[in-house]
Amino acid sequence: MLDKTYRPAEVEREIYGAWERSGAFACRSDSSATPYTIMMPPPNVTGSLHIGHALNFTLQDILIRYHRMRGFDALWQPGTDHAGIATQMMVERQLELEQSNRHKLGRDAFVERVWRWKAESGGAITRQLRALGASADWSRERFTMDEGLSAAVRKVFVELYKQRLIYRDKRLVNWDPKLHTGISDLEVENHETKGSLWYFKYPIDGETGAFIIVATTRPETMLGDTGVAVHPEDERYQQLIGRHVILPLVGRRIPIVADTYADPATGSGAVKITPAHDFNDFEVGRRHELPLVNVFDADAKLNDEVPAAYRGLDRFVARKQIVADMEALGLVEKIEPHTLMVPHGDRSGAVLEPRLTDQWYCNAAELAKAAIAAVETGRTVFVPKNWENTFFEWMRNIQPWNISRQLWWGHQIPAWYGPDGTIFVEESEEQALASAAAHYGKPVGLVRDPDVLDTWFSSALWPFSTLGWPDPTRELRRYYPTDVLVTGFDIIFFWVARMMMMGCKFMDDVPFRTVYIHALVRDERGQKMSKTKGNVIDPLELIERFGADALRFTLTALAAQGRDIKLAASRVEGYRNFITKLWNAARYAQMNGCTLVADFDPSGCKVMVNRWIVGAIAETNTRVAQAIDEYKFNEAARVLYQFIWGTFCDWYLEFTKPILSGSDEGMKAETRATTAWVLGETVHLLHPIAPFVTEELWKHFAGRDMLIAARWPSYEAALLDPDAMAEMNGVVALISAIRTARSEMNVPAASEIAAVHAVGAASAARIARHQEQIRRLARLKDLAPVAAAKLPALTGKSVQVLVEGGTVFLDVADTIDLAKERVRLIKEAAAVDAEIEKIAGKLENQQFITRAKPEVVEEQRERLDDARAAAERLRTAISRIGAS
RNA sequence: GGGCACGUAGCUCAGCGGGAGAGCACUUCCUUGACAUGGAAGGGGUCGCAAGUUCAAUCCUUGCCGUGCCCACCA
Repeated sequence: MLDKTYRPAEVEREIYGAWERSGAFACRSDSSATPYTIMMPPPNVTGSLHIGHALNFTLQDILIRYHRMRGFDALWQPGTDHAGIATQMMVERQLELEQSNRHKLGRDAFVERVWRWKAESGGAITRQLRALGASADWSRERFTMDEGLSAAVRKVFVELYKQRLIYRDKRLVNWDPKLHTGISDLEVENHETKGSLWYFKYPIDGETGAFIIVATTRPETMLGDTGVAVHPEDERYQQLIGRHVILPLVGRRIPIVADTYADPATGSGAVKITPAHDFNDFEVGRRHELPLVNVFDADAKLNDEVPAAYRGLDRFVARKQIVADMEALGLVEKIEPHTLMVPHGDRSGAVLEPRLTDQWYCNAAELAKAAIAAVETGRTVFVPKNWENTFFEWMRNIQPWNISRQLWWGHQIPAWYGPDGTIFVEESEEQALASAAAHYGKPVGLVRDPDVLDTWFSSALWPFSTLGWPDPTRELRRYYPTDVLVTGFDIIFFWVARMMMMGCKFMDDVPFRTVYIHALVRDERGQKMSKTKGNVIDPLELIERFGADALRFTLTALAAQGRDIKLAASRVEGYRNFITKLWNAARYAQMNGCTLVADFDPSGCKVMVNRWIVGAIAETNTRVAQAIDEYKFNEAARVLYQFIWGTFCDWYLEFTKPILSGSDEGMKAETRATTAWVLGETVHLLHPIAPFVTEELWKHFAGRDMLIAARWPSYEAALLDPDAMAEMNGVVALISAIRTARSEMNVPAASEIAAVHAVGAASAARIARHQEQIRRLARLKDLAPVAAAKLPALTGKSVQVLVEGGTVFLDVADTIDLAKERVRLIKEAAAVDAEIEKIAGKLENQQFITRAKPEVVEEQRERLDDARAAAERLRTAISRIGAS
């Protein structure tokens, strides 16, 4: 017997273990089934499960479980990402606690230390994924720094280098002074910051008391100024073009140049040019051959290029000092408040500095061409489709991708330098040495490039490197291209676009047919969750409190396309109640001896309610399947919720109670079998979303093969029974109408009252067939047919209920307020009259008759007839009150 | 500045050319043997505003107002 309440914590671990042991998660690469593949976006090895992961992995698990049940050879390829910067930072923090640092350790020992950390603590995230119920093929788990994946990285790097799609370049890069590494444009986060705009006076060379005014938001960079630019057509400055200024504090003589970059309408119209510390200035400097004066060191402290007074100062300290010194010299014209966008590193949060360095770049614009074409031609589609715009927008304006990082943890760049600086890019040191020997005509020593690759470089290869590429494995042939990628919009550029580029380049085909972009999970007020705000909702805590199924169902129910999810614990609680409801329904069925009957044929049901529920589950199946096929996860959840709670529990189980407690053994047997069968089907349909509770229930009912390995039900169309549907809907409407009347007339729910009805033949037959159910659910002592003319007189102790095809007359024990009853009926009549007027108006419109679709016109006619009949009955009822 | 969304019941959101929906919250009633993590009933909305298209607009188009996000840039 099932426990009174479902305790998820107790069963989930056990069930997960059973699934894993059964081998149900594993793909079957030797089977003849059609493959269905999802590449799991590898979470950072340092990560722990956050609510965004929970959504992401729940949706993938739904797709995988659903397709597995549909008979596909489902592969959900899991793994983790080495997350260069994040992981290195984490281990460095540990070293800090030990009063050590990576430099004391040395590179090899440090990398060794990171590997040790990974071995000891790197599995947290995958354990948490298991707690969520993720049915990934753990036997195929990969790590982006596994030997195989690293070999793929080296091969791709070497091939792109040889095709000149990877190259080394010296240009300004976004430099993180805290992490001491360059990063890519994508890793820059601009934050609006309140600052100032300082107007400085630069003295004109050769004149006294003549100045040109430049405005700046970053005074500290003036030490690196090597020019001043004005617009060539700016009349104010015509006579100054070609002349020079003496850079204050430094004393350097720098030219005034004409360049269209200077905007006459901005600031003073003249702009100071610091080519080594500003991306725009760099270009201007290049056009006018201005020298680059780098004034910062790697920490963004002022270096020896600046006057002694400023050397070694932090850039922000220097800013204050410079402003003070300029003011002392009387060279500050004015200071205006100014808000500007300041670039920060997405990992360190440090304010970035543009810095001139040698870095490795990837020609993304070239690689993007095939990826763009693939989306244009629909070989890969985005769901929702509007994300394609975002993809195109970025891909069509893509900049060179800085792929080198000045870190120690990651894939070290396979490039070696000879004594004269010649670069040898090879897949191994041996090959590099051989190439060098051939190049120099003798063996030479080489120095390897110390940099590592951007983490996203290796994850870009994930869809094929995990399948064994570059070896032509069976898995690679079978599972590539994958079916769908499920991810958040925040990594379209970081990851999706790059996988597209690399897949098209090295596999000659897209990495996935569909990209499903899901929402962002926010807190209940719509704020982005963050540790600093303290509004983080921990999925593991929710799993502990409510169970994994409740969390999964909640996220699924809220996962509407194109809208962010606002999550609150109370919502999870609500869906936990839903899980409990299902559990109790099953418990009830079990208590009533409802057991699965081996040769049960649902299409052979004779009892109307059974035919009805069987048809309803068939319809539910179709709707759930369609919703999942269309990635409308919220729709699938809604349909199931409504069926289980609103149809099966609220009505079917109530309808069948008289049968189960009755004496007709045939009906009883059929009903028990049907109840068990419907429950069995229900847990199948719900399993992808709520795998644990359904598996547990299935165990109790079927006691044999696990649900995870079961087939998705398919039914004959004949199971849908429109007659049963119409009949039971009518009964439901009748009961609801009586209940409403009782409630409004304050008839106590406990009191059984007598009723008679005067309705048409069809409705009368229906009432007769479901007499017992109606009496039970509407709490009637009796419900007898009577001729319309012989309806009892209103005594002040009765209520009239208008139903389809007639009137039900309720005999109320206590006196009711006739005036109130009259008001009730008049209110109802007014609503019906309004509807009649609306529909009649429509039908009188000749344009409507001729131009609307015939079935629409017919539908409106029927509605009008119904409304008129209802109005007629209401009028009769009202007049009967008036007469009494 | 460019782009993408979103404004529907108190809240969170579905729906999307012909009858305004759900969950939660709220009010009233109910310890009826599956379930109080429950049952029954109810109140509550000019579907942001304005034009247009249409026989018909919450739904399509345009504009406006408001909100959010992404990208770029502002010396």
